[in-house]
Amino acid sequence: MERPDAPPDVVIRRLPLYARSLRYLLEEGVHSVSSQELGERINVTAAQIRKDLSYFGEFGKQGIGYDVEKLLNHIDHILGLTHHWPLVVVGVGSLGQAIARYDGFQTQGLRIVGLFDSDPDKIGQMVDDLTIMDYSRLHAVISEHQARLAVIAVPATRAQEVADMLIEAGIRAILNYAPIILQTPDDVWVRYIDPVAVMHSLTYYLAREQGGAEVKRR
Amino acid sequence: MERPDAPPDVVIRRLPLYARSLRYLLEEGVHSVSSQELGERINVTAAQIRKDLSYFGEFGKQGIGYDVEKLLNHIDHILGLTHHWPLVVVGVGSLGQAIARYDGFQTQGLRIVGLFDSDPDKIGQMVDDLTIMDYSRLHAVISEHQARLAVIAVPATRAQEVADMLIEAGIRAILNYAPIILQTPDDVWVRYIDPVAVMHSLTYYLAREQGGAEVKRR
DNA sequence: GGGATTTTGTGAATTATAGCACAAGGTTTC
DNA sequence: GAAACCTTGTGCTATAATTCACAAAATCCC
Ligand SMILES: NC(=O)c1ccc[n+]([C@@H]2O[C@H](COP(=O)([O-])OP(=O)(O)OC[C@H]3O[C@@H](n4cnc5c(N)ncnc54)[C@H](O)[C@@H]3O)[C@@H](O)[C@H]2O)c1
Ligand SMILES: NC(=O)c1ccc[n+]([C@@H]2O[C@H](COP(=O)([O-])OP(=O)(O)OC[C@H]3O[C@@H](n4cnc5c(N)ncnc54)[C@H](O)[C@@H]3O)[C@@H](O)[C@H]2O)c1
Repeated sequence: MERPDAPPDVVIRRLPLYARSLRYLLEEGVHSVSSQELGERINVTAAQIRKDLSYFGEFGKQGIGYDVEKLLNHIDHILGLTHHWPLVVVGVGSLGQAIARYDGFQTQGLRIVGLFDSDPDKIGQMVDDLTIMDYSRLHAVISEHQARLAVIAVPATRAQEVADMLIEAGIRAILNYAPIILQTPDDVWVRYIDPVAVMHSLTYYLAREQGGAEVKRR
Repeated sequence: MERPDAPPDVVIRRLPLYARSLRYLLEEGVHSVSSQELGERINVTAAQIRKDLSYFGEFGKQGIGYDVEKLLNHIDHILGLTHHWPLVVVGVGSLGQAIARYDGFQTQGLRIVGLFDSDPDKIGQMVDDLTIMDYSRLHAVISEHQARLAVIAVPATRAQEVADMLIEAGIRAILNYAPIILQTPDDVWVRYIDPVAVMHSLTYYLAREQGGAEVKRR
């Protein structure tokens, strides 16, 4: 009775997009937006936005739309972005470095509290203001900062063992860049970023487009 | 009548995962695999794998399963991975460099034929064996190599104009790392990689897990 | 103040996706 | 060679996600 229906994961994955678009609108000095207008910016139907938001409450005004700042605050609350989330990055190769230097994390409610690598030559090096550390410090750093988020950016062959260690150390959600599916306990969340797989899904359509009439869907 | 049902995009997006898993199996020297076994490796149900493949033909043997190499070849054909696809990368900052250096593209049917940046200091620099080029060469390079794939790794504020230029130059599919939704013609495919949005969907669940019993879905 | 206009929130309808379950066909065992 | 076993491909069913469409506010305009 208390929670009639947990919002589906598809909805949760769209909320950050709404939030980001609202942030841009706020920067542009826009104070009010309709589901229609918001939808056009991010290629989502107005009905979908309204339905999604309705899982969490009523944030709009009929005839008017949504107050940009208020709606953004609501979504940030829903997503838990009222404070910064500590996270660790394992694997500081070229991708790990790009992630470490990326200010998009720091400015959006995420704070990297540890960089880890297994290469003795890398340990002790700095990336911006962070020192690359040895595994021996993993447990301590995660405990100290109460980190529950991690990014894996090691070679695919090492990703599973790294995941096991992270989970052992208290990590509960992982963003995995290594091109391999991780086996994890049910109470650990894993998401994947896999540009090659994305590219391969695109080559499918390009290969088919050569001559005929094509219809695009999503 | 000719094409009874175009395979849905969800299916197309799973095929590269099947292909990759089959590649790993091949490396491990495994010759035959059932939908059950394959599914366990990549957390997909056996029925789903069989259903997905059935859009394209019958590749298995009852009682046995699938010949790993044969199925891989079939999927590679379906995805158009029988030859290398030329692609250009625009924006060679820390992320663009990680992409340029990443051998995962080169070894998986993709070939970077051009790196472009607007920063005069960067133009002329080399990343591995590729030279960072000026926009003036964009059209020529895309035409010369018949590239139809592009990666955008410029700041969000520049991404739309870059996309417009790429499309103008003949690009038909874009992988966009910039955190902004692109407006493009209907015959251009766009996919997004957005680690911050992914992280924010994870903080949602972490924020909720604090004390209560939680149920995980997907 | 009232009629025209806008836009929300949401049940109901529709469409899309996933899973079940089983006949058919193949292998293994003895 | 026949019984036991395994696994595919798929029609059907079940579940999930999206879209429709409209009553209910809220505003605007004269
Ligand atoms: N570079 C990209 O654009 C890109 C894109 C998508 C995915 N990926 C994937 O991300 C991962 C990293 O890619 P990269 O290009 O940075 O590779 P890289 O080789 O440059 O870096 C890998 C790093 O991981 C470290 N490492 C290896 N084993 C480790 C272990 N057990 N524990 C901790 N650190 C370990 C290495 O010392 C190295 O610093 C790979 O799995 C790759 O497939 C890379
Ligand atoms: N670094 C990451 O891990 C990461 C992850 C996800 C997304 N992103 C996004 O990817 C993009 C690039 O990130 P980054 O960290 O490499 O940033 P960066 O600032 O290091 O690099 C951006 C590069 O784009 C170039 N550039 C700017 N305007 C351009 C234009 N009009 N045409 C061509 N080149 C142009 C700049 O000269 C620079 O070299 C950003 O949108 C960022 O939000 C980065």
